[in-house]
Amino acid sequence: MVRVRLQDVAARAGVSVKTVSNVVNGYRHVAPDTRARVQLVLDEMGYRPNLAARNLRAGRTGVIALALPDLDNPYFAELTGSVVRAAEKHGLTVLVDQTEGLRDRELEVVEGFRNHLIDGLVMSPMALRAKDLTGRAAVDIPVVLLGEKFGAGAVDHVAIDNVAAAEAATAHLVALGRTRIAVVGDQPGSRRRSGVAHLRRQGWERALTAAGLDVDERLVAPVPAFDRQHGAAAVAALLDDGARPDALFCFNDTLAIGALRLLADRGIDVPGDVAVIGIDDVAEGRFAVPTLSTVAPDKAGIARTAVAMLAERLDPASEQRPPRDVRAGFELVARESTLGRSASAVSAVRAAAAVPPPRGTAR
Amino acid sequence: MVRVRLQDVAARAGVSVKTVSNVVNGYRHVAPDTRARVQLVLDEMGYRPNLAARNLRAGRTGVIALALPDLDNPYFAELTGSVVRAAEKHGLTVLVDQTEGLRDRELEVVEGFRNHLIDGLVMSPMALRAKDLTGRAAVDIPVVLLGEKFGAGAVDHVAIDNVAAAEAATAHLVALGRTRIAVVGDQPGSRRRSGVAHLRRQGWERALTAAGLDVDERLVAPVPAFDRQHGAAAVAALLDDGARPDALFCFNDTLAIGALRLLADRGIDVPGDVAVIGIDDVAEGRFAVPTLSTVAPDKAGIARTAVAMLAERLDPASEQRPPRDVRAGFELVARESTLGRSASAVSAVRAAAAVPPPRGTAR
DNA sequence: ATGAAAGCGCTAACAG
DNA sequence: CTGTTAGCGCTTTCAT
Repeated sequence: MVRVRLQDVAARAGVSVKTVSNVVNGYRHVAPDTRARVQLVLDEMGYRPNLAARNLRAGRTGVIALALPDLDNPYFAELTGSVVRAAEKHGLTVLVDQTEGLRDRELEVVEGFRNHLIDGLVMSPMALRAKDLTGRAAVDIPVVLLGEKFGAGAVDHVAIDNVAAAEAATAHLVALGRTRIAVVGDQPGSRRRSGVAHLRRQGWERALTAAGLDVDERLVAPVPAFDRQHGAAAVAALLDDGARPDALFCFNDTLAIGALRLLADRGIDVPGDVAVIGIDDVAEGRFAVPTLSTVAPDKAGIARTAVAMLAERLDPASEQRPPRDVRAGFELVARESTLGRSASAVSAVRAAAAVPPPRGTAR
Repeated sequence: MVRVRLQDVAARAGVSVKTVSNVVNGYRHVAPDTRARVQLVLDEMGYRPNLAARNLRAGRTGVIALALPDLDNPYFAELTGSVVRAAEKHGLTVLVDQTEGLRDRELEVVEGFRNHLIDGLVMSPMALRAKDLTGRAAVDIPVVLLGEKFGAGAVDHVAIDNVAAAEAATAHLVALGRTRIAVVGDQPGSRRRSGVAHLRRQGWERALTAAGLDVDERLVAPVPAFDRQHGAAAVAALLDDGARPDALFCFNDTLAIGALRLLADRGIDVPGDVAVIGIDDVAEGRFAVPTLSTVAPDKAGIARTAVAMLAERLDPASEQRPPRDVRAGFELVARESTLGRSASAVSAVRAAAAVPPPRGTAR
């Protein structure tokens, strides 16, 4: 409970503050015996550096923020776990901000209300616009964007190729002979070209077109949010409207889980009557009944890359390069919800190459 | 961007640093016109306080740490979301530490390696021992323990009554006429009396005894960890050993999800052949097929209480009371995995009252 | 190899 | 009502 300062240790050890500091920080030029003596006192007194002071001095805190909509979404929860692990390897700690996908809260984060408390920001934006990142109040720390992208190359960005991922998912359904492939998760309200929903829809259309299938608007189920509840509701609405899909491409796994649940309620066989596929490869899908086919983004890779890019920008020694746009890898994982019980073995059908993370990692 | 200090603003506004500080902090005694003028300059220059400096000065940071095993576990992910939300209301930010349930990492956290960077700690321990909290290197900031408890009343503690919750789950199965009720999640290796697994097993035994049923060791499935994978594996082992349970009480929902998956693989009907119940009420269970019966702890309440207790100890104005032991509420939620399709409506069968935060040590 | 002193940006005395 | 000053605990010149 007692606070022990460098000064206190110095007094007791009969040396100067500087020497103690040197020992604490493992500086070279300290006489072995001095070092030993100081270390002893250090241990005896249970010295702990005051990070606030150290930060003030150093101008950096060793803390980065991770801003995302919601930890209740398993994809973000899993991603957070990966980011925390990756950050740790760079000697960084992660502070979590939940924005609920609200523009105001995302703005708050970007405008740096955590000023000088964090060195950098990893953010998964939902409602932000390009101009928000360039306003005068905008953030003065390095930022890495996850998922959505906007403002052509203003800041670093890591994501899978959403169009390609959606195309792969749809093509998988096509390959299984499905012809009335509905999408669950459209968000017509968001006009932004870069919005995840928009991109995934684009991939769907592309795959249909490539297969010579029509893009039928009646097979498009919009949702207000990417969660289980709205996945179920959207599919219910789709069916109630008389659509007769033989497959559902859900824009993420959580929507797909909701879809599976609703189909079970209605006694519709998966994949017999309707095949289902999602995107994200959350652990939940691997244990769902039936197990969920999905497009698996390289979450750990995304996290590692994002943190490494941030760490590089935090390193004053590294020259500042222009913002990068890194494409993470993904692979199609076909499970029971498209292949049926017979092929319950996980089968990796396709992989996309990832742009490797930037050079250099920390200690 | 440019760093703007109080000093810079003061110079430009033609006032002293103190006055600017007063304006920033909304002090009363500032002449309206002075305030207006300073505010203008503040906005013009885009001043942002340096929190590191403020923290050094104030001796507190407004950041608390949440240490838990793993965000991949949906229970902890959901809990984290609640803690972040609760903390926000107290003006606190949350920094996440993943301990992986490892004693070394838990120790590190408790020994305050984040010294002076966090004001308090909320921790869900797995491997810590009582003495770890009292060692000389131990933490010098307020701590609130979640879930497991040890070291009789050394620090604040919030949890449901694990024995009662397990008893309620088991009693529910008994009430449905099940007689060969297995448990999934025993951890015989952990001898600690307070371990969650130990307590839940105790509740199971108590309910069996109350119902006049035997405690059959062959119906006890141990697991190395509380996740889906080990839930499935444990049930597989149980069945392969020739046990013939007609119900499974899983020590948490994640184990139960794994169990459901394995039962589906083996073509065993739930709840026809085997009823299944868990504890935690994770969102995943509400959409599982079949939906998972569970004991729902008041997660939001736990988070709010934990943060409130921490906030109180952080407030220098509040007198220090002895460590409290708060019991959070829970309720049994019966769904399809015990009631079958017919009763798919969620039915709250029982609720336990939460001991409110006030003073007075619970037992 | 070690010490003395300055100062990171802020707020809390204490003056005026 | 506003200005001056003294640190919070640490690292870092600059001396020695």
